[in-house]
Order: sequence, then structure tokens, then C-alpha cells
Amino acid sequence: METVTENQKVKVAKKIKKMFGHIDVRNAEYCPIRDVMALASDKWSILIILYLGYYPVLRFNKLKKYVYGISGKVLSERLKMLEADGYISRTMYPEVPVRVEYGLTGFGHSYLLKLLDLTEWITAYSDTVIKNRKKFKKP
Amino acid sequence: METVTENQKVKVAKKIKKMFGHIDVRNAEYCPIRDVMALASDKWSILIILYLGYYPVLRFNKLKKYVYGISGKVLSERLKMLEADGYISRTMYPEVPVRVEYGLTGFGHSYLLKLLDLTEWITAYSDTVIKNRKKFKKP
DNA sequence: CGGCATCCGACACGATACTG
DNA sequence: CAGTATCGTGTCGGATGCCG
Repeated sequence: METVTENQKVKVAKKIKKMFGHIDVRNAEYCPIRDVMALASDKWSILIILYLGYYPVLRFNKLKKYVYGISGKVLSERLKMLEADGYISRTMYPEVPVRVEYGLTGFGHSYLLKLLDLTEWITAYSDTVIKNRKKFKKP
Repeated sequence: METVTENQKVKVAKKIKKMFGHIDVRNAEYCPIRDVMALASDKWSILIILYLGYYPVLRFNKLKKYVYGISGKVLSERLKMLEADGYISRTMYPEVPVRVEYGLTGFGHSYLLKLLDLTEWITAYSDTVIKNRKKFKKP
């Protein structure tokens, strides 16, 4: 495993400290960051955003096919939430039958960039994690 | 919002295509990546890892206090899973009463780096998201 | 102190059926 | 085609209590 320098640790600690003013609401108050994070890091949301990053536009049923295993209900819920939060756009063409196209907004795309770094890391190391998991279970 | 160049889009598409071989398991087979991602991007896991990134070691009850709102049950579940997956280490000192210390492994720390990029983005733009959300609800 | 066991409620999710 | 409505269920998570 990559060794971590003390320098890195200090940098990281600084970054975290800066964030904690926001994410560490100790009183009973409502914490918006957690909400935003919850949707953005939801497993279905991630897959939806990734697919919309790959295909410029997708229609409902296509998306449902690609995001394998998602139910229609959950997909429509997530799409509505992601649209409300500004990540994706929804365009409806009043043809018969109707055509609805989903795509990433500029905002959504800028998020996708960050998301990709994370998912790439996870993809690269998932084998390691699976191995760790098995090693942990056995002995 | 930052405009997205065509060049960027192509790059992104390539990255995603590379990943999709793994995350897009269309058949009924078990998909490990989603599992790994599910734990790693869980809202509690994220907070736990962030706090362990800030404090080198933390004991159970301290952690419970910092990760505001988590129940003892869920915290111990997550800790065990995160330990099994190799992100955190658990050291028990057989004193009376026992002392147990949690910390990040090198692997966990390297994940923290990626995670930080994401949470920083979210922290920076959460206000935007909240505004979007309100704008969407109203009219 | 650090947890695990148990119980129980909420709600997130899936399946199905139906509509514009 | 793109959803919504309804219903049933199962899992997650919180509270409590006990033990090493």
C-alpha cells in the first residue's frame, strides 16, 4: 500500500477542519450538507449520473435498462430529485407518444468529474477490498 | 456554472467506458463493484472515515459523539465492515476497562484522499443545490 | 468502556396495474 | 412511452438492556 507522508496528513487535516464547520453540526439543527451528500452519493444516483455522462441524452426506458436492477418507481423518484437539485435536465417533447429526454446539466457534469475520480479509485481497488473481506471472514 | 468543453466530454466518456465493463453487469450475476461502492459511499461510512482522517485515533464513544446522530448499533456495524474491507484498523488494549482504538489504514487513507475531493465539492456547492431545490419546488 | 442481542417501527423499495 | 398510484414486504436503523 502507498505510504502516507506526514505532510499529506497535515494537509488533509486542514481540509477536513475547514469542512467540519459545516458538516459537524453538533446541535439539533438541520444539516443541509448531509442531505445534499445523501442524494449525490446514493448508489442509484451515481449510476444514473455515470450513464448520463456516457450517453448525452437518454430516455426513461433506456435509462431503466442501463441502470440494471432499478425499479421504475425508484428511477422516476431519483430523476425528479436529481433534476430538482440541478444535476440533470428533463426535456419533454409533446409528441404522440410523448418523448422525454434526460441529460446532465453543466452543474451535473462538473459533479460527474469529481464522481469519476472516486468511482475510478473504487473500480481499481475493488479486488483488493474483496480480498480483504474474505481474508477477514476466514480466520 | 463552468462550461464543459467537448474535449472534456470525450475524455470522460472514455473513462466511463473503461469502467462500464465492470459496473454494468447486465446479466443476473453478482456485481462486486456495486457492493464495494455501497459501503464506501454510505453516508455513515463517509463521516466515520472523515473523522478518522482528522483524528489519528478515536475510541468508540468519541467517534459516536463526533458522528452526530449515529446509533451504537449502526456505528459498530459500520466499523466492522470498514475494518473487514481494509479501510480502518482496530486495536484493542486488554486493560480494565478495555480500550479500543480505531484509525485509518494506509489503504483507508488513500481512499480518504479521493473522498475529500468529492466532499469538498459538495460542501462548496451545497448552497447552490439547496437553492436549486427551492426554486424547483416553488413555481 | 465497548459492544452485542433483542425488539420494534418506519420507510424505502419492488411488483403490479393503470393512465395520459 | 413515461410515468403515477397502490399495496405488500423486508430491511435498515433507533432504543433499550445486558455483559465482559
